[in-house]
Amino acid sequence: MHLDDTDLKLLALIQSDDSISVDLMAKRVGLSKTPCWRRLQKLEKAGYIKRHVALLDADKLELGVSVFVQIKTNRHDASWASEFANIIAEFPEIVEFYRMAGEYDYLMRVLVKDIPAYDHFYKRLISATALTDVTSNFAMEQIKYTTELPLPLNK
Amino acid sequence: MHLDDTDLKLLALIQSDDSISVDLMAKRVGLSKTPCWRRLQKLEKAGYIKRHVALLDADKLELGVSVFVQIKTNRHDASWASEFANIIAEFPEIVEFYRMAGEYDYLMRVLVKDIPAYDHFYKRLISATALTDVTSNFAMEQIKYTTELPLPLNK
DNA sequence: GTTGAAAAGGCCGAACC
DNA sequence: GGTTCGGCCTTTTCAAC
Repeated sequence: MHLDDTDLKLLALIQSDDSISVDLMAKRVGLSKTPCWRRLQKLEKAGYIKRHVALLDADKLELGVSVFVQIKTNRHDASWASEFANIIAEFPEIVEFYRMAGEYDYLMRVLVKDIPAYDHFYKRLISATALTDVTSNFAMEQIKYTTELPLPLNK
Repeated sequence: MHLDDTDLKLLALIQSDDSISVDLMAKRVGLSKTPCWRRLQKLEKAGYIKRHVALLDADKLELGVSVFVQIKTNRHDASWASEFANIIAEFPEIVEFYRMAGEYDYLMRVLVKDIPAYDHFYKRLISATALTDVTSNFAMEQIKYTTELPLPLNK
């Protein structure tokens, strides 16, 4: 499926603000209501739009501490990897999880209230998985965070 | 402001799926329509809900490669830090940016299409900032990614 | 907290150019 | 791609309990 410039504009718009009406979106991208709505349906069905969510204020909810955890392992078989992925899915504190190239095998971002909360998480994690090499790096400040993908627009 | 259990349930609900009607949300959290709507307004105004967005499919849009960039600097004054933050805000490829404790001063996640695209980004970044020590770590696979905060619910 | 209802506006699709 | 026109659903507010 091919996306034209208007499709990309629409995607850029809704990934930035999904609370406006179809009518307003239409005006912003230079369409009228019906064709705009048809494009949104098409993009939704084609899977370009994964979900509609509300983003909450982590600081207000006392979840302002991000910890980046680097992990090395000596297990590299597929069955262990999928079992590991299942365990990670069960921890809501793990908000991101990547298989890495380079020195460390995995990298995760863990969201917690404070250092004691991280310690509590850490103990539960290592007892659930038996990992060899785990290095924790604390973020002091989140300076930027966005869910907006860098779409090829402003060229 | 104090949040009760119903507030937390509502927040958990809308950060997972913001496309359902107020009526349905009300049923899910055990309220009727009107008080549910009032709570949502209250949470919005109090700033617990930051924004409503659509999450797009990064793979489909050819932005499937995450690169974690660790940065060291010898500048530690406030004016340089704020100038640096402004530059980072201008790069849409930088989707996350943290000031870190430990060996490296900053960590960023950069979203690009492929390695050449990262190289292009990298050149623009260092020409815009003049950084001393920059280490790039490539993610081979994104195993988990969620915008949902780990709210204290399922206790 | 509840129900019920009414006004306003958005959604959705058909039918047309 | 554009318009217009409905019926329907949701949102939002209000009264009454």
